[in-house]
Amino acid sequence: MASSIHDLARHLNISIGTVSRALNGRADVNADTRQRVLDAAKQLNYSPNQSGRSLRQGATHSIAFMLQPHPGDQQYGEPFFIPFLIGLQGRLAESGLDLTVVMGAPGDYQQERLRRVVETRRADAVLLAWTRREDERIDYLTEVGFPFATLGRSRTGGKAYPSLDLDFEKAGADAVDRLVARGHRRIAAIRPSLNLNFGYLFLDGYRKALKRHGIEVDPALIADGFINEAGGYQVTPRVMLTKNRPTAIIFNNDAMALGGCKALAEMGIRPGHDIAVTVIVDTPLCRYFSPALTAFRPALEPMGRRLAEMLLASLPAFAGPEGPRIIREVWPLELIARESD
Amino acid sequence: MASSIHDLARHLNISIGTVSRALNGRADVNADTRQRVLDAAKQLNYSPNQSGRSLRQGATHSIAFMLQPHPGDQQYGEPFFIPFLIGLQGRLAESGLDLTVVMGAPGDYQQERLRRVVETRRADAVLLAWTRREDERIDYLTEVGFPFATLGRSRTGGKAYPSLDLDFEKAGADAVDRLVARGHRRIAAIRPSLNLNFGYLFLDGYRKALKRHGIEVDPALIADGFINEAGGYQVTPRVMLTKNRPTAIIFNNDAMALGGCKALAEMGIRPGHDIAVTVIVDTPLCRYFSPALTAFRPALEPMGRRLAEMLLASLPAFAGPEGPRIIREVWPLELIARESD
DNA sequence: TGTGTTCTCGTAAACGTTTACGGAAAAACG
DNA sequence: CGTTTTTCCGTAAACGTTTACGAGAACACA
Repeated sequence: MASSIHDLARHLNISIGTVSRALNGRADVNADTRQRVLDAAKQLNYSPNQSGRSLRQGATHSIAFMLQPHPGDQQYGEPFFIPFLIGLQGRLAESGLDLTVVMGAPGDYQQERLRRVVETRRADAVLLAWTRREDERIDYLTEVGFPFATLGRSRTGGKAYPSLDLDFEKAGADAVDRLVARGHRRIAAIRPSLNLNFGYLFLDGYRKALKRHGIEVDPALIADGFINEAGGYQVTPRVMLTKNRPTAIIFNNDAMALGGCKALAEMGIRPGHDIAVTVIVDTPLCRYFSPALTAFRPALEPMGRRLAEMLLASLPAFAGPEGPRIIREVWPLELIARESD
Repeated sequence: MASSIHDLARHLNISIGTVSRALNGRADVNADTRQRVLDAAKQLNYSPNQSGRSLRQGATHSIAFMLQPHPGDQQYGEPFFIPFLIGLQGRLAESGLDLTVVMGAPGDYQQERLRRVVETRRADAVLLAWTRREDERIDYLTEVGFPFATLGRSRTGGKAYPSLDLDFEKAGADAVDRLVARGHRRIAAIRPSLNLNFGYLFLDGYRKALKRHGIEVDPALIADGFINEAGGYQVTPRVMLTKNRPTAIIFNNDAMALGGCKALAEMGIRPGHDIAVTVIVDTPLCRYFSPALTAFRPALEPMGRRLAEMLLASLPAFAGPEGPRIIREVWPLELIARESD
């Protein structure tokens, strides 16, 4: 069934060494011989056994993507990641790499899973999704010298590693700018309570923009909540019950925004009429919600492609002739104006 | 860094054979020796090299999940699959298996991808998502004798294979029953045009239920469209412009329903008031749409777990002592009544 | 004591590759 | 024609496991 390099060698009456060299495009093999090997390979339907290659080369030809579902996410489904995965897997496949997805149980920090992946050498590199401000996974990986890249930046790690992030700071500032231009002065900000780094970036942008407009930052208008619908539902009333009600809310997460809107509806407050609502990361949910939520949209599929590319560029085995490079990029979010502000 | 079985052997002054047997729990090793090996393994932080095991055993310890993004799906994101993946990966991990996801480019039938996975022996088995009525992937896999299981049934394949499907037929019938009970007689059905099997099952249920109620099946009320929002948008007017307008539409897909509702809105027809709308597979989008769409909900995460389990049960290496079994299951969809009907 | 059985372990081959090394043949050069 | 270089290929080791086989030691039994 599966023909090996030995079958080819026997069939052509040459040695397996020559077959291997021919297949791998090495210089020291006669052009004619190479062609015969290639033909035979096609004819016998040969394709190399991955385990054999991996063992010999000490490389698994696969990349592990550590996806961390947020708690309570079963029903919600992280619409973020499928387009991202499409880009990621597509680019990796072009370089002959598999994509292994590893999902921690919702809630745990997947440090244990990560160790297992690294120690059993199940992947040549890992990709971390949504870094935290201080991220022990990054510490661990740099410590053991395992190659990785991250979706999102982090304060952790003296050593450089490739990372692709969204410009949450600018999005936060843009959101404020837009609301101020529309006459708002009391603007609330709601973000996830886990120490996800993008929450901090968002808040930085929010604060800076307010100051730039000469508006004092009111701590009562800033709230953290669980990063899901229940979190938004729970925390939104807190900012609404301050003595000076905000006239606008910026949510740092779509699920929280949906929960927040539910809370607003129960208070008889209508987004788009009585209050302006802006969401920092757009998902299809924002578009179909009523009123449709104004949101900042990432280019998910290209991001997946690009992060794969950046990771590859950092690996000696895949880097170009100039050698491995550490690339870090921050991508813009595009404002999609809809009805909620 | 990575300690091998040789390191353990040298450290304990025994042979690698004994170490391996001790680690793998074989009977022919002294209890005391085994304990010493286990201790040393922990102390030296040993974990077996996967490539080595794979090569020797002819098994990769990983399962490939073939996910087929529908065309035009970049923005939409298949919210279906993340919870499903959580269940799937969770169960596989419990048996020490990796999950490799392979996504074809949207639109292609991924036959080529599948061949590659099989021929390079990159996985011990594959999981097919959303079978078609006649599915060449199933033909291929049975022909080459490669283990697999499917999400969804198919007419293809004399040989048995594990499959987990949703009861689209019953859901279609239930949807009709409910609408008839509410006074509807002219009920349209809109389903995807690809020969996805669930589209046929749905239509079977729809037809049978209509007949049971003594309602003639009107072909003008049945339409196929592209399985995305644009498809629903495009095809919905077709059923609405028949001389006897339907008073209800059942959509076989959430994205098509959303596109359909857009078309309805442009015609001034309001779901929940002027027309009843039911969706067969619920996603978060249905819940947040306005009006919230009545839909039939699957138990995604348990489905993922269960399908993993069924696949494992069919593999000799993982089946219980009674030997491998082929399990086929059809799971119910739960009606979530909302505002649109 | 002799024979057979059971326990325990070491030896070595095998899985399918890649690659360092060396050597024979061919080509180039004087 | 002799010497050097180049071209091409075979040999064999190595990657880290698992496992069939056999052998020595301990034990049981008559």
